[in-house]
Amino acid sequence: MITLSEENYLKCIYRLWQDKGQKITPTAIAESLGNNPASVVDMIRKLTDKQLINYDKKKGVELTAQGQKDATMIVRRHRLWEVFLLEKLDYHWDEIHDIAEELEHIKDATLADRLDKFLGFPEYDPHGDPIPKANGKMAKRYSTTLADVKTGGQCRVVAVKDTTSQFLQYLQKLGINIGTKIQLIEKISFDNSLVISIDGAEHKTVSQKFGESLLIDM
Amino acid sequence: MITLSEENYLKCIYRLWQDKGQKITPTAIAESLGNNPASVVDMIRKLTDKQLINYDKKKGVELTAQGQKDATMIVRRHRLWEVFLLEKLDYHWDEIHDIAEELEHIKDATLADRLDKFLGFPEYDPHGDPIPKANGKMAKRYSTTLADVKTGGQCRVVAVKDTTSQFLQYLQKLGINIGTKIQLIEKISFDNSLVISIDGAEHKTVSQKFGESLLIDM
DNA sequence: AAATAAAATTAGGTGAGACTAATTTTATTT
DNA sequence: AAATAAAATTAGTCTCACCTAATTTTATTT
Ligand SMILES: [Mn+2]
Ligand SMILES: [Mn+2]
Ligand SMILES: [Mn+2]
Ligand SMILES: [Mn+2]
Repeated sequence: MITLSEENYLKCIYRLWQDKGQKITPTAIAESLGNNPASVVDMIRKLTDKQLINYDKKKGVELTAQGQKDATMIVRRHRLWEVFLLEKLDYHWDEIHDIAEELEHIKDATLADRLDKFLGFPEYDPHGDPIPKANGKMAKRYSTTLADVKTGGQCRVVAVKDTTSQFLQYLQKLGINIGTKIQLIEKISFDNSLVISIDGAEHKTVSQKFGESLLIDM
Repeated sequence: MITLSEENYLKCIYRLWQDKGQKITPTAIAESLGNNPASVVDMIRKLTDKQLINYDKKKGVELTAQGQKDATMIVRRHRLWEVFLLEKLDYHWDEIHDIAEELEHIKDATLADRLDKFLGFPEYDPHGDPIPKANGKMAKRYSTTLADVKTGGQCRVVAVKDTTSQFLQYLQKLGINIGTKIQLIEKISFDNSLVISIDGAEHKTVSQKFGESLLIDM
């Protein structure tokens, strides 16, 4: 049996692996989960014993085939519940992440599949992240961010990389949603701030961090 | 903050209090939860410190006003999720209890109310138990069992007192559901077995325990 | 009332999952 | 290469929620 904490660690490792192709270190995991590195070392031992990860000082932490499978199914449950909360219970997109963080741990052989069917087999969650199918396959995951767009370039928001309510509420205030069209007017070389036009409206300036948190399609 | 275990204890005490009007002892709680009496004594101390119960060797365990309120809200969540699982995800009534046992612990200020609305404000759960409203009020709770019916008496099943899949599957096999009409043909005085006719069909014999697990309306 | 049985409680212990503080290893500067 | 900084690890502690075994209290028989 896999515990709730183990699941959260697995999911965290999975996310770090998808995000950056970099080496996954104990410190990175600790930061991401808000835990102490010493606790992470304990858990690395546990997950290694359970053959869900491999750890090598050179290569860092890597998911085993089983670990990847498990992580994918946790992500599947998380994203399906997010769709449920938004579409059926009328939550806003900045409220659903934390609740899904708990719902994802409910284990029942057929629950995810039934929920999937009930929701009409959605491809993406409300933040634009692809929902893994029962077989682990999933739709395309975008990786280009607004910060990668060249000056003058036009793009369309396809997903958010940051799901904190601070970021999502800021997006709401700016009128940005999945599907919104953005044009990059200018990149300020001093601090990489971005001057953008949202849906053709007047120019607004956002930070580099902001740009790196929005996934787009050109 | 109230933990998952504390919630399970509270709900257990609430159920024992509703079921039998008897004194609630550590042993009774231990049996009901499948825990050791020593563990129950630990938890009694914790819940007493949190002012959710009172314990007196004479009177046994009693819920405080706050404890009652909390327990009622856990029950509300449990029963609402059961309705969701049955009606929206097409589970059978013998599969939903254990999943709801986990879902009930997910805490979010508005989740239960949204779910309630989404489900159309159901009065009863799939086992015939009344669902507490947001204000704690709930529809009538039946207390007469099939074992209380007099020979020749006619009644209608309104709820099940036992939600184990063993019992529910047995009911399924007998063709008994909420709403089914049952006539008590004879009570065997030797062991209180009951000879019944289900929806006017041929006579069948069931045990006393069975009779005490079915709540009916005359 | 004394003996016996049952229930409640205490004492001490375990494993999970976190922590802090100290130490060791590895990487980066100077 | 030595010094310094950062990262990883170890050692020891804590809380939660359970356990077993022993003891004390309460109830039931004889
Ligand atoms: Mn989680
Ligand atoms: Mn999401
Ligand atoms: Mn529960
Ligand atoms: Mn029920």
